[in-house]
Amino acid sequence: MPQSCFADRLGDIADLTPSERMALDRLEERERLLRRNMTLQRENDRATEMYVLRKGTMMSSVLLDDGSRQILRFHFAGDLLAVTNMIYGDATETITALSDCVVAPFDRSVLSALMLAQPRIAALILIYNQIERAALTDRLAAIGRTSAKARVAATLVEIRNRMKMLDRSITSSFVLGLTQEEIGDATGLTAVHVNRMLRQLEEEKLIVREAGRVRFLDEPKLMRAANYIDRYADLDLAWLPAAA
Amino acid sequence: MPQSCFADRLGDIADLTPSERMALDRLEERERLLRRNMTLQRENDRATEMYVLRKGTMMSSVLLDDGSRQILRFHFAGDLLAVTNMIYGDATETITALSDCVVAPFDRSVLSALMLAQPRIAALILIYNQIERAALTDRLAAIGRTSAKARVAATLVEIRNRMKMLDRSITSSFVLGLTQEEIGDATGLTAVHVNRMLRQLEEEKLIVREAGRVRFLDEPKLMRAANYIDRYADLDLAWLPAAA
DNA sequence: CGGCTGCTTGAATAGAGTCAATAAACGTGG
DNA sequence: CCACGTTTATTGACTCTATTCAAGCAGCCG
Repeated sequence: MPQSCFADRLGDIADLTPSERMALDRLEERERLLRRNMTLQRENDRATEMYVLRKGTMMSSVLLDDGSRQILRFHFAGDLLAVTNMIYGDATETITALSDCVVAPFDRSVLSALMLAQPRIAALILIYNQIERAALTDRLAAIGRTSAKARVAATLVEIRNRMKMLDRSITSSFVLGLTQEEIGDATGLTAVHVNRMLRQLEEEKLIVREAGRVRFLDEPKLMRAANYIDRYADLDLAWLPAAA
Repeated sequence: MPQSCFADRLGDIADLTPSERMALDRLEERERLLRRNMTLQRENDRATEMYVLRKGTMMSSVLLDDGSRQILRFHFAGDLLAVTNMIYGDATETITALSDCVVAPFDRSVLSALMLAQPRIAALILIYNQIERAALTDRLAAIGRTSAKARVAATLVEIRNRMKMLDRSITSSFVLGLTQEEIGDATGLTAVHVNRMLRQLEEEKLIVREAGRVRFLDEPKLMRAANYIDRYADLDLAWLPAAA
C-alpha cells in the first residue's frame, strides 16, 4: 500500500510524527476504483462511510426538486470526502467521479477513534474544515453577488489552482475536465450561458481554448475578473503545537 | 459569571462531564456588549480572537469590490463566531450585531489548548462545523438554483427555526429583526425585489406581516416553497463515545 | 457508419435589477 | 411628548442579464 494521501495533505501544514502517520495510514487500508461519471454515494442514501480521495477529480452535488443540480465542491487528491456522513445517517450530497479515480473508504468510527487518540490530528482536520468553509463562503458570495462572467472565470481559476497544488508543472495551460454543463451547475448558470461567457473571456483575450485545454493568456486580469481568493494560502498556524 | 452558552449548545448533542464544562467556562470569562449595527470585526482587519455569542443575533458578511454585500450566515446565542480567525491572520468576514448582543471573546490559543486537552470537545466542535457546512451548502444551492420567492421563504423559515431552538415559546409568529435589504443581501437579491416577494408570499396567504412581526399562515406550504432542510435535526451521533 | 454527447449560435422570453418617487416608521434631541 | 431627519418600506415603469427554445455542428465510441 502506498503512503497515505491524507497524511501528505496534512503534512503540507504541519510536521507529523511517525505515530501520527501510522494512525493516518489506517484510513487508507482499502481502495476502490471509480470510472468517470460513476457515483460514490447518492444523496439521501444511507451512508456511514467516509473516503480519502487518493487519485483523480470528483465533485459533490445536490439535486433540487425541479430537477436542476447544484455542484457544491470539486475534490482533488488528498481531500476527505463525505465528512457530513459523520453526523447524518443519510448522505447529504451526491459524490461523482469527474475522472477515473481511486478512493479509500473507511468507517466513520475509525475517524472518531483517530480524533480522540490523536488530538493534534483532530486540530488539523478542523483547520481543513475552516479552509473549506472559507472557500464555500467565497463561492456563496460569488453566486449571490457577482456576474456570470466572474463566476465562470472563478471556476477556471479555482480548478487550475487546485491542480497546481498537486502538480507544480501545471502553469497557465491545463485540462479543465469539466463540461460546460458542469461549469453551469457549479456557478448557478445554464450551459448555454456558460458557453457565451467562455467565448467572451476568449474575445477579451483572457483565455484561449485549445482541444480540451484552457490556457490563461492574461492571468492578472483574469484573477481580477474572477475575484478569486486562494484559501489554501496565507495560513497563520503559529499557535499549532509542534509534533510531540 | 453565568454558565457557558457554548457548553449549553454542546450539551444539546452530548452529555458533558463537569471537567469538560469547567474547561468550556474558560472561553466565556470575559464579556463585551454590542449595540445593534455595531461591528465586532471588519473583513481584512487583523484578528486573532474568537467569540461565543451569548445573547442576541448577529450576521457575518463580505463586501465585494462593486460595493455589494453578501451575508454569509446569521448567528444566534451559543454560536461560535469568527472561527476562521483560527487559521488566517486577517478576518475573512465582517461580523455585525443585528440586535443588542453580548459576546465573550477569547484568544485562539485558548481554543487550541482546549481541543488538545479535551478531545471529545474537539469532536463536538467538528460536529457543529459539519452542521454549519451542510447549512451553508443548502444556501449555496438555494442561491444558485432556486427562485427569488423560495430564497426569501427559506430565509424566513431558517430564522424562525433557529429562534425556536432557543425559545420553545416561539411558534408561527416572531420578530424577524431584519430589514428587507438584509434579506436581500442574504439571498442575493435587491431589497426592492425582496419586497415584491414578501408581498407575493402574503398574497398567496403563506404569511402575514404585522408591525415588525411575521406570522406563518400555512407552514407546510411555506416549507415546501422554501425547500428548507433543518440541519440541526436528525443527527446520528451513536458513534460518539459517552462522557468518561 | 450511426448514435450519443457536448458545443455553438440565434431569437424570443422572463425574471430580477435599476431608477425614481412617495409613504411610513423610527430615533433623537429639544 | 412632539418635531424633524433618517432609515426603511412600497410601488410603478423601464432595462438588462440570463434563460428558454431551437437548430445545426463536431467529435467520439462502439
